[in-house]
Parts: sequence; structure tokens; C-alpha cells
Amino acid sequence: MRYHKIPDETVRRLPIYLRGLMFSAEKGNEHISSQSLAAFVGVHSHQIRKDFSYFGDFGTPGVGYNIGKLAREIQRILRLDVIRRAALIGVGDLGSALLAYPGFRTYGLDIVAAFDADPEKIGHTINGVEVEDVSGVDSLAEREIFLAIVAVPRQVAQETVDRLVGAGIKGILNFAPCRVEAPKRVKVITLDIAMELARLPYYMPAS
Amino acid sequence: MRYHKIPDETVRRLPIYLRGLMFSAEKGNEHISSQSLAAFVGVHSHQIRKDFSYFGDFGTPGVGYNIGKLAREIQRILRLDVIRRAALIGVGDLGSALLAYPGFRTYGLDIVAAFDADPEKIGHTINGVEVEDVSGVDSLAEREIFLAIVAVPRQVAQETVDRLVGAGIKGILNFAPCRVEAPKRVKVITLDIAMELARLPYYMPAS
DNA sequence: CCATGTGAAGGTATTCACAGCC
DNA sequence: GGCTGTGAATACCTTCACATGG
Repeated sequence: MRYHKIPDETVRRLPIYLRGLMFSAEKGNEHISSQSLAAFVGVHSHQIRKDFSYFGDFGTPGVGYNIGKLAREIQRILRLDVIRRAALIGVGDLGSALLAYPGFRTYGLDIVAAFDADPEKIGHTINGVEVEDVSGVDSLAEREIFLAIVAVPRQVAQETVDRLVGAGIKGILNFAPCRVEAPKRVKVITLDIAMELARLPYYMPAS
Repeated sequence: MRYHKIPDETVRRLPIYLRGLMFSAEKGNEHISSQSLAAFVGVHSHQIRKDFSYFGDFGTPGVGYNIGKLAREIQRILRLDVIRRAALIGVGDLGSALLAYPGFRTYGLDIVAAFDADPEKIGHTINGVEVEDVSGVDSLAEREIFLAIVAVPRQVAQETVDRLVGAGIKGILNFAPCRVEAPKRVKVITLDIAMELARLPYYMPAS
């Protein structure tokens, strides 16, 4: 099944598997079966094997998967096998937290620049990154930054995205709680934190 | 189609519609068609009508939907029609940002308590909420708090969740980058911020 | 005439079951 | 014996097309 179109849902699960594999490697394991990985990440073993089958034969029947090899394969598929430089736009409460967040490194993503419109913030250094004036975003491509994290207020989210698109950015993670438009060539993922919380009560038992 | 099982995907979209309706109401609109809502939230009009059809007849043929009425209906379905008190566990960088985040109010969610294990943080007040010792989580039910936001390090995420379950919590939004287990009666939604970013490179054009 | 609501059709993703391999 | 990889079966979700109602 090597040369088929990959379901989006499979791509969504790959980082989950990668995370699980890295934790398992930390514990000193070398091989893992689809069953044990399933128990660890909360996805059925059928699903895991099916997902991997889209990309090739990673496992050994009777043995399982070599954790290191599989992790590297997933990193290659997700194109996380090179360190990627990212820019943060908007150094408010959330932006500052994101700057300090160590989790991005897990996936080879490195926030190397930060921008804000507030003169009070410009020049300050947070977690080793100096906050620059927002006008600097226009030259991101020259600095070999193609990935941006948007953490600005809703009202200026679209104009921020437009500017990033103009600057040659190719992928955007948007934390502003609204839809933003971008040309098809630019991938945008919007993550509205409060919205995730909003569907909790639906699933909660009465009161 | 009033009495059918609701697709999870529909439930996931309801907060998107609600957000769109509230913004549209802000602009002074009173009615909206599935077409214009579609353009606004980025979901096809077919899909929107289908989603609403699971719950009943909210619209008027030839006119569209009354924005206020539809928003209230969605709030009722999602059970966001009462203010819900939530607790935050873990007042680190991310936790502090969440405390300051105004977006939760949009959906009637109110963080009224915060807990941390670090004695240095206990007693300080952030955004009007005093940080308490983590032992206080055991009495959350008595304070009528049934919803928790977990923003603790990965290593203590599971024990934190166990403790919350013991305290009678019914819904958990987990920001720790790992799977956590809980009884079926407790709904857990895990949101790994870095993981969302991890699938961006896959969709980005070369380099 | 316009926009909703919904069966039916079509497409996508998950689960199953087992052949093949170590 | 144990575990992978995968066609087939199933379940789920989306899109379509149109009858129905204001």
C-alpha cells in the first residue's frame, strides 16, 4: 500500500506516535509492538498498523518495531528531521508562555525570533529571544524563517497573517480565536484554546 | 431527524458556529443564512444545515437563522448556558497565561481557583485568583467546581488527574504532553500545543 | 423566489480477519 | 507462537439534490 494518498487523520496521529516512541525510548526500550504502543498512546493497534502501512514496512513480524528506526521514519515523513526556525508574533501572556515552552523542541521546532507592536515590550529578552518591532516580520524569509506562531489579538489576526504571507511564510499556527484566510500554498492551523474547553460540558454528566 | 445520535464531528463544530454567531451579532446583524455563516466560519453551508438538523428546526426557510436564538440553542446543546466554575492546576508559564486569558469567558467558563505545588507561588494572586496549595484540590466538589484545567509537567500529569478524579471532577482539559487515563465517567480532552505545530511541516512546500 | 431541512448517494476512515513472515 | 501488513467489511461523515415551507 506504499503509494497511496495519506488520510489527514493518519497525519494527525503521527505526532502522537512519535511522542509515545520517544518516551518509550527514554525508558530504555528498543522494540515495541503495535499492541504496547497502542496501550501507551491510546489508539487501537489495528489503527497503528494501518497508519504505518501507508508509508512502508517499518516492522518485523513476530518482533515489532525498532523504536529508534520508527521514530526517525516518522520524523522524516513529517519533515521534522531538520531543525526548523520559527517566529512568534505577539508577545502577550500567551506568547510569552509559548516562548518559554520547552515542548516545541521535542519536534525540532525552534522559536528564534519574536515580534510585538507594543514599544514597551520591544528590546526585552524573553528566554533568550529579543522582542523586535513587528515591522521586522517583512524580512523573515531572508532570515530563513518559514514558520510562524501567531498569538496576537483577534482584531489584528488577519492583517498579521496577510503580512506573514507577504513575507514568504509557509506555515502558520494561529492562536487567535477566529478564522484567518491565507492562500492555499500557506498551511494554517488554528488552535482556539477556549473552544476546546467549550465542548467539555457537553460530554460531562449532569450538572 | 430530531432524535438521532449526534456525530462527534458535529459537536466539535458547534463551538465554531457559536463563535461566528457571536461575532456576527457584535456587528449588529439579526439574521444569517447558512451561506453567509459558511463563508464566515469556513465550513460548507450543506454541512451547517446538516449539523443543525440533528437538533431541530432552528431556521426559517426563505429567511435564515435568528442569530440570538440560534446562539442560545447552541449554548443549551453544549450546556454552556450556565456559568461554569473551573480550577487551574499548575501555575507555571502556561498556567499563568491561561489565568489571564479572556477567551474562556466567551463560553461561560470561569477560572475561580488555581493550585500549585511550589511554595513560592502559593499565596500570590494572579488575575484576581489566589494560588492555593495543591492539596486543596481534594475539596473541589464541595466548592462546586467540576471542571479542571491541567497545566502541570508531564511527569506529574497522571497523578494530578487521579487526584482530580478522586475529588469529583467531571471534565478535564489537559495541557500536559502525554496521554492521561481516567474513568469513562470523566471526560478528558488533551491539547498538546507543540503537537499541533508538529504537523505543519508536513503540509508546507519544500524547505 | 429563497433558504431550510433531509433522505439518498458518495466518499473517507476505522475495524476486522487472516495470510505471510520471523 | 507472536506480530506485522493489508484487502475486505463496516461504520462514519460529507456532499448532493430536491421537496417543503415561508
